[in-house]
Amino acid sequence: MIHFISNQVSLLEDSGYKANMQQCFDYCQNKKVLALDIETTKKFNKYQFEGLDPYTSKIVMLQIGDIENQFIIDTRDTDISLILPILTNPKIILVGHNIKFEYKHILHNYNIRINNLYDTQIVEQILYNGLYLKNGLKDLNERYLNITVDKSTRLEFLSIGSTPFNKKQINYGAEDIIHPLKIRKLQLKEIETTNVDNCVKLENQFVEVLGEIEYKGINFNSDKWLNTYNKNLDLFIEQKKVLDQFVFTNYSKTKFIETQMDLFDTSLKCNISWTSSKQVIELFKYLEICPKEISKSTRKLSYTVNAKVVQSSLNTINKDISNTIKTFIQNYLRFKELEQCCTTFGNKFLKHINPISGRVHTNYKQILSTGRISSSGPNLQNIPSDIKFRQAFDAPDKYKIVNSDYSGQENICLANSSLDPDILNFYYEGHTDMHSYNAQKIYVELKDLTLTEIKKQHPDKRQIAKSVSFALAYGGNGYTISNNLGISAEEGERIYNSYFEAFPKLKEFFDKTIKESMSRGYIIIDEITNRRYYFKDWKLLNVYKKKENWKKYYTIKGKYERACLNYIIQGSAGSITKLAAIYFKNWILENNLQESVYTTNLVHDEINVETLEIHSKVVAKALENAMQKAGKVWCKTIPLNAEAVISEFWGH
DNA sequence: TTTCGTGGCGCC
DNA sequence: AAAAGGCGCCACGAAA
Repeated sequence: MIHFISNQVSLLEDSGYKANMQQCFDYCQNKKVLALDIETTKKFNKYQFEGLDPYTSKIVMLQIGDIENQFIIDTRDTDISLILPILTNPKIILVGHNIKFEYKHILHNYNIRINNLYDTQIVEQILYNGLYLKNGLKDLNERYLNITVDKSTRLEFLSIGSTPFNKKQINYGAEDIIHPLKIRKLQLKEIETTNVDNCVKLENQFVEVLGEIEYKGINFNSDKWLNTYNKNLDLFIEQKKVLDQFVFTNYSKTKFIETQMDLFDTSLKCNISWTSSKQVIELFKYLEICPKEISKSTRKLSYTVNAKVVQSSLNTINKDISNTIKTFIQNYLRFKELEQCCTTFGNKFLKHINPISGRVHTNYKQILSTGRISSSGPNLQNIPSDIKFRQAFDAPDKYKIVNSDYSGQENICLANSSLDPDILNFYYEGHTDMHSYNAQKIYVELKDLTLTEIKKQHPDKRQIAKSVSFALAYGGNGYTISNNLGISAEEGERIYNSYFEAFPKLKEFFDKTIKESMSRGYIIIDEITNRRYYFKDWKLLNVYKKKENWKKYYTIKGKYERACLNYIIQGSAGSITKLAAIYFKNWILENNLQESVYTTNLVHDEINVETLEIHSKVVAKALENAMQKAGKVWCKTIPLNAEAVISEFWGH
């Protein structure tokens, strides 16, 4: 039954029952599970963010209730403070679809933090990870409840202003309470049968963490950022001139130069757009220097201007090319570097500064296929690690940045899950240089050297070991090694074999993981959360096998086998960081520091925090504790450590 | 004019 | 028979 709470009187008779906040409170206060939803509208009509961003939007409707009774509150004319204790009551589960949205808006408007959340969208992503099913509320309504809902009503709220709600809008509001609750009941059964209860708990708690980070945002110093940009831009423009000049001087009679036929100007101009890889390839072909690479999408060998490939071709194949061309290639590589500094990390980045908060608010995607998170609008997980960019994320007045990352997170995870004695031994002996250790295993001649000696005397072999262990952890083989390092297939194979001869239990663990996952049809990413990744085309594998379509069969099989290894490594690491962020958030709340300590960014194995300077030492300690405590849940043999650094800006 | 796929590259 | 994992954003250029 719908209960409409508003000062509007005309709609009361036919759209539900008149109710007031006291009745809403009385009904909701003793419930164990309630659903919560809000509708928002533009607040200012002049900012790009308006409608969804909490700072530039306002809540027009708040819906709360259960399957039997739904209270639809017109927040434009009704004070909801009476029910705020219900929203923060830790004994009441609040259900919503993408409830991070409600978290942010309610924090902004009522300065309270909803908790004990259950997000039907997040749970759906856990239950069907890898199957790429759509997970909007509309899609779940169809899948679980077999009903079609017209979601166009939602858009009406964005520009509703002060117009009274109509019957359709009120019904829509009520449905968004009823449906998630019904879906949850069905999801709970699936959670039980697939044994992912821990994963669901972790992710539902993590919703609050992301809501908090996204809402608070990160401090951003646009002066510092623009200073870097302007320097880069000057260099970029200069570099373009250098490239033009090269063509102009050496290839004036080619198609790369055209005559400019202005009224007053008949000069010659280089017509290559240097930012176009296609056009640069044309020039490279003409110069007979264009390297090739197997395209990731078409899997065919094609021309490329990929910096690494161009660089290595410069070093190896074309020993006979002239110095002029070599210099040109160096200049081109420098140009590309500067290009990205001026585009992706250039002045346009400032559009992400929120007009109200003055800070940068990213959006996280909470569950990727591995269990990691991603960041967008802007992506705060791929800011160049160079200090000249990261210094722009600095501490506000009276604040400090506390930055902590796990040391060797993925390696430690792998050590703990494989329990390979030689890897364990590395840690037991207190070593830290895994690459030198691996080099020793690969090259018999390094047997009697210490790790320090290897690092100093054989940096080349250490570098190879680094690239080898990286490749193998992601499912590469001898072929991969030979391909990457430009060495013979035999040598690649030899390195592959000696690596796994050195770590036989690791090989056993890899083989077992692949075998079990491939026979089940899904990966169990870790034993703590039991997070699953389903192979979407698993059944197709048998079809291709029967048809003897070996190309497709091995392509898919290989992809899945590599995922088996990579996902368990990335995924358990991802979950650890999530739990650490939850612990740290809880610490902030327990100490009532939410107004002076903010988590500002998560970058896979790293947690960034802004804190009032007076708290910085205790915050650094608490952050380390949270991260180490989370590490212990997964890493029971070799501990996973984190070290916090206090500084003026990100990256000290 | 907008949309979309691709190549390329930043991060872990 | 393929051949290192996970992301998001930029510019380009073809298609719509």
